Amino acid sequence: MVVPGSTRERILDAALTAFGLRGFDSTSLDELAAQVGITKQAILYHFSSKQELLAATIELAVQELGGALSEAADAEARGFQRIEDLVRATFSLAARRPEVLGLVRIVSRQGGAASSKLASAMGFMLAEAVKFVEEEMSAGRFRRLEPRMLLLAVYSAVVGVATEPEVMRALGLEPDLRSLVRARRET
Amino acid sequence: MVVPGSTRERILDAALTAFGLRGFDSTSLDELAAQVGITKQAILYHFSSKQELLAATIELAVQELGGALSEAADAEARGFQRIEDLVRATFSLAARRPEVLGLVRIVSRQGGAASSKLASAMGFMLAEAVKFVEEEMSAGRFRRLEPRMLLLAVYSAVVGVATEPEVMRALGLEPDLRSLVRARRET
DNA sequence: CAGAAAACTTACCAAATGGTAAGTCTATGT
DNA sequence: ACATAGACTTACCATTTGGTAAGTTTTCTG
Repeated sequence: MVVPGSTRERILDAALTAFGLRGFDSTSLDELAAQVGITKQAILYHFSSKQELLAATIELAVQELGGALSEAADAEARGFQRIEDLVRATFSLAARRPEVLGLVRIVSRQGGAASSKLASAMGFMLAEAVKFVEEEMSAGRFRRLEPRMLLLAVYSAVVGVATEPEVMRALGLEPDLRSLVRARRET
Repeated sequence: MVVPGSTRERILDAALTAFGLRGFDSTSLDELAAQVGITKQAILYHFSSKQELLAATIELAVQELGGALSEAADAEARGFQRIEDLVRATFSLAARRPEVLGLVRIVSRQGGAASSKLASAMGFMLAEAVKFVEEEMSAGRFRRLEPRMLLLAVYSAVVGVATEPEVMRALGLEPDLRSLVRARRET
């Protein structure tokens, strides 16, 4: 995929992919720079440190995730259909850009300042989702479970499916878009 | 937790924890050595390279995982109860030693030689699980789904719940043993 | 007890990494 | 035409990293 945009955008894009798929510590600035076709110092010109690059990358990922979800959320669908839409949107994003969810996972494990930033950024989304699931449960449309635990399980399953191609291969599955869509159907 | 055993065992134990919770690249040999109370070169005396230490650590993790699962597997329980037992065993391990499943995840993402070793080590377990789930489906005890996809989702959910305390905290949950057990019940 | 092997430690080292300083090139506004 | 600022690059640098070489202490064994 050729990314024409500005240098800053290309750096962010490469960083999102690398951080999301390979990890933060495992990605060096030199490596990243070579991928974009510039020098490491050019990166440090746009972002004063690696940590700040991570912060900006997180912001981008949150934007993309939020965008993908809100697109599906503001439909006037109700009840089960709406959850279906949300799950579909998540899987779609996971299939097209697994690095976005991968970054979320990596950062959430890393802890620290970056993590809390992401946590607060996703906070309202999560809170809304929890509220929604609770409503659906009181309405009797779902079994009565601990809603947050349910969400956590769903989140883990989606992110896991999206970010573990090796495991899929070990299971004898091809980690392509079609099987992901099929998996979504079966959820 | 004080680990008296031999130096080699203490190194392996510390490596399993560090690799599983913080990642392979993010853990330096010096750091590891300081934790054990020896020098980095003592580690390199027992394990000729960091990669080999990882390999040995993986072996240990596979042993622990296999042990925990086979304990629950050779019960004469049938059908749903047996799956229940397996899931319970996995969650129990996840609660007591999250680093074991964390290592599995980390390695499976890392790919390469270490990954394929783990994959083949877990291969028979996975194959058996797939076969079992298929049987249960033909017997009509489960809904008819793609069995491997179901397994992947379950695996992801379990590993995810086990290895993402930050996310749990973001959801306002305490990542302790009790809530994990509760989560298991609700699955 | 001698001595050899095992289990380390102290000294290094080359490469990689994040980051700084200073220079170059190019566009742009005056 | 020219200074100024933006967008870089070339040169360095200190620290960290995995790893080697050579010594030192401990433990086992004949």
